[in-house]
Amino acid sequence: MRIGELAARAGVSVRSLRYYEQRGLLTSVRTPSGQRQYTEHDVDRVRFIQGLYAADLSSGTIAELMPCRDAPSTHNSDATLERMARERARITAQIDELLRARDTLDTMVAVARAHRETLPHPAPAADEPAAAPGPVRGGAAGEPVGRPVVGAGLRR
Amino acid sequence: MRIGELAARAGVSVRSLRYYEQRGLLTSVRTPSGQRQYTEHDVDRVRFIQGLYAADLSSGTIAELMPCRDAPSTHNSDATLERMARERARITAQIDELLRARDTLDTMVAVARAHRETLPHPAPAADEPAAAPGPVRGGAAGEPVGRPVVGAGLRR
DNA sequence: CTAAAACCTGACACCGGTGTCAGAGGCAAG
DNA sequence: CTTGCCTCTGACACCGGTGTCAGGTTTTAG
Repeated sequence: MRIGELAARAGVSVRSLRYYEQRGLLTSVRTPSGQRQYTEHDVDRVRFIQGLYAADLSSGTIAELMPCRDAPSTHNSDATLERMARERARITAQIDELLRARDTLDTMVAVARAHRETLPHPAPAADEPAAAPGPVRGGAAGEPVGRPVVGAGLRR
Repeated sequence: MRIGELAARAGVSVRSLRYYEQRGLLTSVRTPSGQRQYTEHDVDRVRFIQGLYAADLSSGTIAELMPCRDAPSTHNSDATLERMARERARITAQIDELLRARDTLDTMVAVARAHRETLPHPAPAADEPAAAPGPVRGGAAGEPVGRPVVGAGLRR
């Protein structure tokens, strides 16, 4: 398939695919006229790349890890294993930070809600039908925030 | 205290503090000569800001949330509450992506380890004293990766 | 008083992944 | 052949938080 189709299949932009190739994350066979030709296999590969990008791995790091994915038997140097371990630690630390930030937000929401109950009519906000002031209701948008206040921890 | 001390106390650079002020996240009282003057309170405030930065909230979003932290009783508009809910959802989604990426890394590590056992001497790597090939050894760096293979889930 | 250290403002650079534009060439359908 | 879409390369812009430098003022220690 050509680059446009791969982009659509993998859910990325054409620009990104060319960039991945330039960075050595992705290779392509060229037709005589110079157009890139991809296989089904490359769809998975691009998704794999995206998954690591989502975890903030740099293109360089991903490039180092790719051969280990493609041919585990020939590429698993100590350096690469150690890089994986380091990235893993970084990811875990980041998860912790995200959990803390989420708890912070939850606390702020809970406080704001409490104030709404205390002062029922500071700004009625012509928006939703005012959500029964009695029992605390679910979130206004997205996940049900509930009333986690502080100990939300590893929930979900 | 002056800006240098605040920076040291909060663990950020002086440059960042000036930037926060420029973005409206932080205010300062100025001495007659123009030097910024901070209070103990500001240490917590900067740490709060850092916590949200760590979760990839933009300075604009943080700026919108700050008054809600400082004076919950007067600032808790529907728009702000909704923004909090949206950020919360984003954070949760990001946590999921990190967890997936971490599992991916774990799987790769496990596969690489398996290959090491299968082929004990493919490339002795003149690096470390070859780490007893028998029982699987702990991680070379960082968290003990163990052998999670696939179902690592919410372990931490 | 003097010298060092800290502070001030303003400006420019960087990073990395992506968007976007320009100009040229390829390819399939009418 | 022509038309329209896709692709090619190369280049520049952007974003946001931070580093860093320059040139000048303030504070503090000796």
